[in-house]
Amino acid sequence: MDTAERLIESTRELLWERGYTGTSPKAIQQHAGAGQGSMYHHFSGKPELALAAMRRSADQLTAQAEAQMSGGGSAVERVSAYLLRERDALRGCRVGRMAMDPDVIDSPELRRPVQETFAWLRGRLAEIIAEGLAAGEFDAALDPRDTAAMITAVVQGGYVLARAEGSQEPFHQAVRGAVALLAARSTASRK
Amino acid sequence: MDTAERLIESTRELLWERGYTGTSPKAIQQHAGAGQGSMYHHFSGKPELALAAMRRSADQLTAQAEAQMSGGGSAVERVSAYLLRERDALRGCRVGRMAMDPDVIDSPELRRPVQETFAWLRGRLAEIIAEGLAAGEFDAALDPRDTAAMITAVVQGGYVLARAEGSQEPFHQAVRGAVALLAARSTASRK
DNA sequence: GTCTATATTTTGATAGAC
DNA sequence: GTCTATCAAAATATAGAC
Repeated sequence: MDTAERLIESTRELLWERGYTGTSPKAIQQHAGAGQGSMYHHFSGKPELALAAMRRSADQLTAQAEAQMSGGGSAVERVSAYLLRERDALRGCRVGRMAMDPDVIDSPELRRPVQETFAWLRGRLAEIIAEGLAAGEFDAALDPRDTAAMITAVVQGGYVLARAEGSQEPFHQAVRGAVALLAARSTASRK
Repeated sequence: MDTAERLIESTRELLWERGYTGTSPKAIQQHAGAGQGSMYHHFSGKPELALAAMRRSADQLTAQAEAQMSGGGSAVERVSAYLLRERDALRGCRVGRMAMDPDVIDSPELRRPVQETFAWLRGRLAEIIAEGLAAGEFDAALDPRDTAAMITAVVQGGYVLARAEGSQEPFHQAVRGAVALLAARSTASRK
């Protein structure tokens, strides 16, 4: 792994753990085993490096979610596969974490990958739910976009609860709660 | 409003906007119109001041939520009253925001008000849902604690979506999605 | 209680040698 | 490409006068 690569990966880890404001160039350099000069040779500064790191994390999240949601099965099964996938709830979401950082949100450039990630995620989930609806899998009153936003929010909010409690349990409860409500609304559950 | 009071209120605002790491003693002093000596006379330092601010925000959140959830009506109505209350989704939650800050989460003292707030919130919602269940308002398979965690998570996650998008809309979608799923499971919806 | 002075460390970078 | 100065500003206090 070359230096630029190590800098990006180190930034990804530190942004995840400490956020944008809490991550200093010095900390990145030490984590990457690179000197000052080296970092400023490859990147113009902290914002550019953070942007590269965030873009990569956004791509990773998107690819992973797509893989989980495109496994076969009914709409409920595919949404549940996304919701129930194993996660380290105490670490939270690499991308979602950035949304709470004002330095990120106030910069159009830095916010873009975050915005795009969640816009895509909500859209993709809405698609799947719409497919389930078209297949008669859900009762027709279910709104695909509202439901998709709810699912995305449960995961992000679950991380907040887990970190507040210092335990993964509230995350799992939240996700189970969502899956149960969704499953109850699917045709399969009506005998 | 005396100096100590202004310092606490200023800290509450800055913690909300910038988080713990992003809030400096100097910024607090300027916002409060107080000098260094004054701040360090009333508080031992940033952690103690932040603790006072966070405790107050936690109490405020709890009191507000209790007021919303104890208005009359069915369980679904009371939960919906909490979910649908007006909020500035782009600003997020004063308490939940702290959960993403490692300096807060890694300190048992600073984490406590955050932990207690969400433990109470989940517990209170679970109670209401259990009451609705006992009244035959929901179908019996609904788990009160899972559902309560889901509701709490939707609100916190809704803030993430709103900030990512730069718009309140995803927050409202998420909340509507949750309310719709809950209402659909209530006895009232079955004709 | 409040103010000013001082101090240490960190932040986020630039300059220039190798 | 990488390294070692160097730097101005901010973060987080402490000391002591008033």
